Order: sequence, then C-alpha cells, then structure tokens
Amino acid sequence: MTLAAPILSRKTQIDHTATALFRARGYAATSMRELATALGLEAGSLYSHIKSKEEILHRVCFGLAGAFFAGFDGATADATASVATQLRQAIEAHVQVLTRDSAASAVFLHEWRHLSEPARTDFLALRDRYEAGFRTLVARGLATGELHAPDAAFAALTLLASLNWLPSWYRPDGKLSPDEIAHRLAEQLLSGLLFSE
Amino acid sequence: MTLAAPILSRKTQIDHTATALFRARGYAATSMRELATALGLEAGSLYSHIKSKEEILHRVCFGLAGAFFAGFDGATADATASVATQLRQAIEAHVQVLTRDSAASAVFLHEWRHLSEPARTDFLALRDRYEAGFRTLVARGLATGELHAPDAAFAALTLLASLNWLPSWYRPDGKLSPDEIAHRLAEQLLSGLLFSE
DNA sequence: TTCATTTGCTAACGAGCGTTAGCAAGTATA
DNA sequence: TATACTTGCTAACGCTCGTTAGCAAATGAA
Repeated sequence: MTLAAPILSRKTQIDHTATALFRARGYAATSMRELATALGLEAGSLYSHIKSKEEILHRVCFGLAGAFFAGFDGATADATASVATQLRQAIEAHVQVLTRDSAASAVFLHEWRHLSEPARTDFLALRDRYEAGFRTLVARGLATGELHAPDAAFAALTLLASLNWLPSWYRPDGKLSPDEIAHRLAEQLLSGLLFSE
Repeated sequence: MTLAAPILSRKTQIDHTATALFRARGYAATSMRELATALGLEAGSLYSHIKSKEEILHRVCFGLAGAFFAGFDGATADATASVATQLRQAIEAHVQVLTRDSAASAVFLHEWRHLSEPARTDFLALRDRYEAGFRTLVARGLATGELHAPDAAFAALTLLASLNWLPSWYRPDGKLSPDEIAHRLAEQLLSGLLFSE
C-alpha cells in the first residue's frame, strides 16, 4: 500500500493555481511559465496535463456558471415560498458562491472576454440566462406587489451589480463571515425594494 | 490662414482609441500594433507622440480619478444641504462621469492593476480616498439619523459597487438617458438606506 | 518481468511583443 | 530662404510568448 493519493489531481492543482494568477494579474498577463513556476514545474510540463492555456480559462468560467445555476435553482426550488423569500435565498446563494471561490468568481466575472469563439458566445448566453432568472424573480415580485421598482430589468441589474463587486474586496480573513455578508447584502438591497420594512 | 486645427491633438486621439481598445480587449491583450492600425499608423509612429504604452494607461487612470473627485467635490460643496441630498448628488455625479466616459471608466475600474509601481500604489491611495468620501458621507447620515444601515463602510462599498457595474452594461444609445439612470440608481439605492420613503 | 501510463524534463519552433534609430516629408516661424 | 518642429515611415533590436517533440524516470497492472 502506498501513501494516500494526492488529494487534488495535478490537473486540478493547475486549475486552482491558474485561477489565482488569472485573478491577480489577468489572463493575458499571466504566462504559462509563471504558472509552471508557481507549481514548481517547467512550462512544457504543463502540457502533459492540459491541452492549452485557454482550456483552463474555459473550465473555470463554465464551471462557475454551473455553480451559480445550482445555487439559484436550490434557492428557488420551493415554489410555495414568497417571491421575497426566494429572492433573498437567491441572493444568499449567489454570495455563497462568490465567497466560497472568490478567485474563480473574479475570473468568471472579468476574464471571460478572453475566451475565443464559439465559447465566448456560449458563455454570454449562459450568463444572460442566469441574469434572466433574477429578472423574472423581480418581475414576479412586482406583479404580486411584494416589491416596488420602476423597472424589473433595471432593478435586477443593479442588484447583481452590488453582489458582483464583492470579489473585488472580499477577504476570507475579514471580520464578516460569508453568511453575515450574504445576510447584510440581502437586507440592504431588499429593504430598498420592499414596501416598508 | 490654414483650415481649423484638428479638434483633437494626435496624442489625445491616441488616448481615446487606446482607451476603447483597453476596455474591449484589456490592457495586456492590446498590442501597440493594433492601436496603431486603429489610428491608421504604423506601430513605431506612435512613439513620436507618447513615451510608452503604460504612459497612456497612467493618463487614463489618473485623469478619471480627477474627474471623479471633481464630481464629488461639486456634489458636496453645499455644506448646508442635508446629508441625503449630498449623497444623492454625489451618486448622480459619479454616474455622470461613468456615462460620459464609460470606456475610460471601465479602464479606470479594471485595468489599473497593470500600472507598475509606484503608480499602482498611488492610484490605490487615490481610489481609497475617493471611497472614503462616500464612507464619511454615509457615516454622517447614520449619525444624524437620516440613514439607516448596520455599517457605514459596508453600505458605502455596496453603494459604489452598484454604480461601478454600470460601465459593464451601459450603452450610450440605450433607452435610458444618463440623467434617468443616475436618478433611478440614486432612488433605488437610497430608498434602501432612508427611513420610510 | 513486461508493458503501458503518468509525470516531468530540455531544447527549440515560429510568432508576436514593446521599443528604438535613422531618415524623410510637411508645416510654421524667422 | 533658412530653421526648427511635427509627424510618420522602414527596419530592426532583444525579449517573451504558447506550444511541441523527444526523451527519461517512476509507477501500476498483467
């Protein structure tokens, strides 16, 4: 019997390290040689595990899209809940993904533009579909009278905007826990949408 | 007498075109040859007008910082106005800068990381000083009881986050005018901060 | 033991990068 | 007309880029 197998496969290690570098320096400004050095390898060795630099970016972007969708679906699964409750849970789920993997989130939010076609178009379609989920939720809230806003699309965009800036300042060792951040964000954003709190 | 001098100096044209490219492709992924081609020049010719690629980025980032400060100072000049009014005007001023020069704003918000030291540190200090202006305004509002929030710093950060996502989706030919956008954003964000509207 | 797989190395490729030097034409000033 | 400045060109520099080929050592399965 050998020692325990590595917890993470080499490929996964590459993805994680690359994500951190892409976040810190940007995709275009991160070289494969930097990435290899960060992993204690030579540049050429990376290609025993991956096919290309862009493949890593692709995996990170689409992987996180999946995480966001899973969170949203979970938050809105209970159709008997009020729209306000569903929206609050969707916000909290979104924030949980952002904080659980903030580096990947930053890449997801900012580096997707370096995907080449057709991946780039596919990605934007996915992102739009996700935003549409929030849009629809807000629109339903307006219809039932639970929420107030001049325009559902505008309100949904602003809401996601507040959330998506989070990876720019969130630090895992900050004084607020992810749950507290999620709760406060939901509170601050919804009390602007809800009739009298 | 010659014809009217060019409205924009060659240097300014370079800055504008570079800003658009930096926004669309990112600083690192924009080559000087691309920039030259977009201006109908050869790459080497750029250096009759500028000293380096980074010099352009520096001018864009610090120029916009100046614009943001000017807007904020104008919005908060009247010390007799209520804090809520000052904050609303500061939001509107911020949005006006973001919409008036949305490409430069996007560069300001996302590409500053490619500044090398010491410019990068100087830039971050400037940005923090600007955010502190909002932080202080919100804190004063909490003190006077005009605003409610669990934490001034957190509220200010969320507020700016909502605004700063704007260059990601704003289109000058969209259905909402900059003024309408500014007004709606201020309304949506403040009605979450103000006691009963 | 034999064979295939995994993992990593060295060396090199063609390409593109930011930038510079040196030159030439046009324009403004004297 | 002479002088200086502006603007732009061509050609090239040293460098770094992503990626590949070929080889070697270690590992696991048969």
